[in-house]
Amino acid sequence: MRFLLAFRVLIDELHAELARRGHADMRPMHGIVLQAITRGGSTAADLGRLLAVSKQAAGKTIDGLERLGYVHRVPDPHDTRRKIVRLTERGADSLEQSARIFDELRARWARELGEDRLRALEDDLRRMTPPDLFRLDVPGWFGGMG
Amino acid sequence: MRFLLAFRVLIDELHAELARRGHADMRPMHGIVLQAITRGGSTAADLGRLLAVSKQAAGKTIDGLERLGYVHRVPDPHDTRRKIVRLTERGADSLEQSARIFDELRARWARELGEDRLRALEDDLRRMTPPDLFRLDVPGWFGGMG
DNA sequence: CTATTACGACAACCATGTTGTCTATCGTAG
DNA sequence: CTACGATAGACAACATGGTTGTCGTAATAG
Repeated sequence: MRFLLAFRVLIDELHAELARRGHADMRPMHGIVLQAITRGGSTAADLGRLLAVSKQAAGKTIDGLERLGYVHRVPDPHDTRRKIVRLTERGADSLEQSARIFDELRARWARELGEDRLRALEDDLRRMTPPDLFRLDVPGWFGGMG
Repeated sequence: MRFLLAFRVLIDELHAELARRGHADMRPMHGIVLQAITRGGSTAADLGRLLAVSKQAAGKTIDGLERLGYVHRVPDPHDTRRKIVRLTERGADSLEQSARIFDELRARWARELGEDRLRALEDDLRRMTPPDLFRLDVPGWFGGMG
């Protein structure tokens, strides 16, 4: 299964470059979570639903991201139970850098394979995969329990 | 990145079918480990080297596989320190079934995309990824520590 | 024979996921 | 307005999988 390897190679290159640009403590997971937060995962419970994990797991992940300074929690004025998760400046910067690096990596693939082949590859993958993109349970899915 | 999603879709379909054929307790990791064992991962230390994890981690994984009845350990007559890991009949069967299901899944992709496109996709991926295929540290790599 | 290397086991620890329980708060049905 | 069900988040206990470190024992190199 080359797909995992391809993913891994890309993500490794992304994070190597990200480290050079000041985000050495980012992990592959973090990027996914940060993106999910910008797409509506405003609280731990929301994030859990979005990423198909329990709210507890989402909460722990947010803890980690908060420790690293990529997000912070602010109380929701309309609902004292909720704590809204927001990207810090550092968190937003990491997403910007990631997007930029992704573009560069794609350009490299285009140079290597040709724009036509790459576009065909992307089309084929889109065709064979479901549209719902976010899933965080990779560690548990890959290894975990039944 | 669609690659992870494509991998995930395929692996999920593989394991759904595998479950129907009597291997419901297999996890994605297990298949990789079993394959690695047939490719020379005869002991915990070997396996660790092959999969780029510590021998302790490999040992724990073998423990799990042994509990599930996919492998068993036999003492090495030439080296009393070593314990050779062997696939049980059940373990070998799971690999056979997996190979068969993979062929079926590839055939489905070929019907969907056309044999030419699929072959092009495979060529392109091979071109863009390193040849070394085995890597077990996915959970730790994806989420784990820095 | 001795010194180094290597194997496997054990322990402590971190990261991630799970379920279950608890309190506080929201929202709505009555 | 009150009471009850649903929800947010915190905490605890546990399983998996990864790490490093230590240790006893066995193979091997000098």
